[in-house]
Amino acid sequence: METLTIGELSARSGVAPSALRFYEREGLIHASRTSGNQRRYDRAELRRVSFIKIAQQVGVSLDEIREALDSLPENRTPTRADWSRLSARWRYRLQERITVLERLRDELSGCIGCGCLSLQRCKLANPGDRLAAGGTGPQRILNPAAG
Amino acid sequence: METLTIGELSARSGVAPSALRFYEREGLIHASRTSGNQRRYDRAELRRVSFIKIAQQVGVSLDEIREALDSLPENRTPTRADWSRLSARWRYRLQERITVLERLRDELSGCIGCGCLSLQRCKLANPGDRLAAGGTGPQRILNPAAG
DNA sequence: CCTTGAGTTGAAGTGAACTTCAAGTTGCAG
DNA sequence: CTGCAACTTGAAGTTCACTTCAACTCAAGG
Repeated sequence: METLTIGELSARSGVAPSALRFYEREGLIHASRTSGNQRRYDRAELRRVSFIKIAQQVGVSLDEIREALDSLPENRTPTRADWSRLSARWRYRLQERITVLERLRDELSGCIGCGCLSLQRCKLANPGDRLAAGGTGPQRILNPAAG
Repeated sequence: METLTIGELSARSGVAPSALRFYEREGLIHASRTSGNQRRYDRAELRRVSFIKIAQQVGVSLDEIREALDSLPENRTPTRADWSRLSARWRYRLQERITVLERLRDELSGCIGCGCLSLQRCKLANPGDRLAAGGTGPQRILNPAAG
């Protein structure tokens, strides 16, 4: 049991076989073939699939995920250091996303809790109204850059 | 300027006019009409649109958002209390989502930082391996119920 | 009045992320 | 060696959340 069949990888990763084939077509994961043309996955592919699932949770597109995975070495199985490097980048994005949601939650307790929900007046529009320049919508909440 | 045109609502909410029409078709927002059949939005609709944007950030489908909005009174403009009640429910969902992402971030520092990334062994698979019963994938991370 | 930008419609198109289907092949347990 | 679950393929279908289009009407400033 050095390698996994598509069914096994599916069972262990929780990703449907059809999705795994799709990921392969899209260049996100790789498989070797048996003499009879069936896919066999190196155990290392499990990590790639895990990474894909995690990145999706953060709200990243498959295109971006592929880009990230492409930065892993092609000619050898990625090492701890490889994954570490990759995950550091994503930890940052994750934190960014968490910050947005926390801000959302806090405003939901305050601004929206008070009933205004416009998110433009109230606490959000601070005295100088600096955010108004940013244009439309609940800037500070939905756009991390407008902090 | 008691009411807003679709262009004005779009500018203030940051949602494209086509999206606003789409939301109306889907029953998420409402508009009255001028004698010439143009939409005019009550200012209160701005709150609905804000709510929609926020809920989408949390990863909620328009179907679910409609359900939530349907719980608002139909015959009168929602009060502070109405929005407060609604937002309390969503604050909870938001918190749930934040917790998932925080767990993800922490494991990304530990488990993935060490290079294993399988999320099944390592810290995640605790001694008793209680999670194994849950089946596939990084259960404790991706599924809030498996806490 | 006239122009022009903003608005109207239904239908069709888009892109992301898959799933389903049909028709056939492979791998392994008995 | 047989039977059957698991695998293969490309093409087409699905869902979500919109956007685009074409052909048209409306609203308001000069």
